[in-house]
Amino acid sequence: MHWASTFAERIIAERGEKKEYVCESGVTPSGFCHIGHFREAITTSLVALALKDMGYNSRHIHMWDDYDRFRKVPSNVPANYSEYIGLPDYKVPDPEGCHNSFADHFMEPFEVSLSEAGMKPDFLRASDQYKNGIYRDNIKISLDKKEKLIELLNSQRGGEKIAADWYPVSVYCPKCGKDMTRITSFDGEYSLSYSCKCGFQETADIRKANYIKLKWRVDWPSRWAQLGVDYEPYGKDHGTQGGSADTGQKIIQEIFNKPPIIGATYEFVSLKGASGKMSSSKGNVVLPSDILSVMEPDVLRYLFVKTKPTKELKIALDLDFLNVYDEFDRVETTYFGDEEINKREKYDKLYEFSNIWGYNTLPAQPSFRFMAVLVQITSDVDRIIKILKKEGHIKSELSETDVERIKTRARLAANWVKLYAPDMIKFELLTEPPKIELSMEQKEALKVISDLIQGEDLTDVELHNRIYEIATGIPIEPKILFGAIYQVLIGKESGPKAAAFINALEKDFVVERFRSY
RNA sequence: GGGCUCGUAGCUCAGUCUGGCUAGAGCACCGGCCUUUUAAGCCGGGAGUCGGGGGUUCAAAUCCCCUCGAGCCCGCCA
Repeated sequence: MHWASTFAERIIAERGEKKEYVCESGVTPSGFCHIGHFREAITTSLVALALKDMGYNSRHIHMWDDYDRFRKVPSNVPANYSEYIGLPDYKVPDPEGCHNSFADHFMEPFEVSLSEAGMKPDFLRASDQYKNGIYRDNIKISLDKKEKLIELLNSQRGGEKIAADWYPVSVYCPKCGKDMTRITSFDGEYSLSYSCKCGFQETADIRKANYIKLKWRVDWPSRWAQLGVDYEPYGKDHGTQGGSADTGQKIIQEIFNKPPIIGATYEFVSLKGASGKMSSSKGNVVLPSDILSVMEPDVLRYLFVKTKPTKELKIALDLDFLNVYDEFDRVETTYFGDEEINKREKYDKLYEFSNIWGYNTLPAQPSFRFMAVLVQITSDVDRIIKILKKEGHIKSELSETDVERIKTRARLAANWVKLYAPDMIKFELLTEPPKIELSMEQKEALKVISDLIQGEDLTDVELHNRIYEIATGIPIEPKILFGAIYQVLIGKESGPKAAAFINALEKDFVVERFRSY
């Protein structure tokens, strides 16, 4: 059974039958939302999908923690932003001025990527929720049970204990907007007194003040309780024992009197070859949009669908990238093919959970590997399609979706070659014959090949075989002959599989080039 | 110090929850396919003490205990 379905079963079993199950993901938009945050969202989305797959209603909510305080200035932001420290993220201005706020600046591109990857969660903002007073009751409860909270949190804490004058809430000063406030007393009813560094002080009525926020450890379970969250995954930094997920589960039960949620720890995501945790300050963040610029969204989904959350996921952008694509195509073929039942069942959810286009027949599968060659020959999609047909990669009748996919892959392959392909597979067709000296045998062989291809159309295999025959006839070492072919075409000692490569090129161009020596 | 995850073929991993036929896949490798496939061929093949030890069981990669190794997390960074 697929891991997402296993979670779905557990949710139903432990939380009971419900009209609708709520699966939550959440991110603090205090910097770029990277591919690790993407895992948070897609892990949630897939479990919600698995619930639907089993015939239940589910909702994926994504919480933007834009009410968290602006804690430190990220490295890519002007240093004078230190003046905003203490404000909630949604009130900090966008350093580039293109969005309403600092938070929006990072939220918007992430939402776009989620959408491209087939996810449409309900996006909620913590700032809105607090402003609307959704957590007012929980604030009251938390203040009333302050001693119990301190006791509970202290029992989980190794080092320094929480002091008795601790409060489970912080106050964003209504005058300066920052949380540089110190709570001085709570009367046990509704009056909370505090003073701010800016000089402002008051006794606020917690039934009316909409600038009081629960502290993180309490905020999280409060939200679970309030929104009826059934499931939420979290990164392993939160999942550690005594961590916020752990104390959250205790708090929701002992303070808010609700059952624990189904939690799940997931491993980190990184680029193959990279090490360490991603962080914007280290400058090693990989954004979902980075991956989506070279990989189709269903293939990206496939990576997360097939990798259990507890497994570290290393995304390869080097040559292994091509293998992932091949693998995806195989899974797709198997899904639509008449393979033996067993194998199909195994692959079914893998593909179903990845496929966001709703394909119901096998779409065209232009090999990404070959596309990486073609896009270096031409940027003309029609010509690429012509070559793909001629080379037998795709059938002659194409649907609109087939053409769309080919266009997409061509665009992505071009990006991949430009951004990530190793030098070995990069080449450039030489517009003029390079000034090089070839041996008599090489010249002769090129001439014979040019005569051959001018005379008739050969398949890759035929041409390939003939090249070897020619080499034997001259005679010339195949290796030396291939060297000549690549040298005169792309100025390198090696290149794409010769026969398919030659067949993909304009015939006249090749003939003329081979004869110019 | 506390905790989590992982350790299965050369490499990347399935399989472990619900113990059961000769432990699988992809890649790599080797061999053959017309003396021949540089970055899309085809067919076949070898290969694993399932980290180690002990226990439970008719039966263990799978469950329990111990142990070794690797990686990672630990007061609002997924």
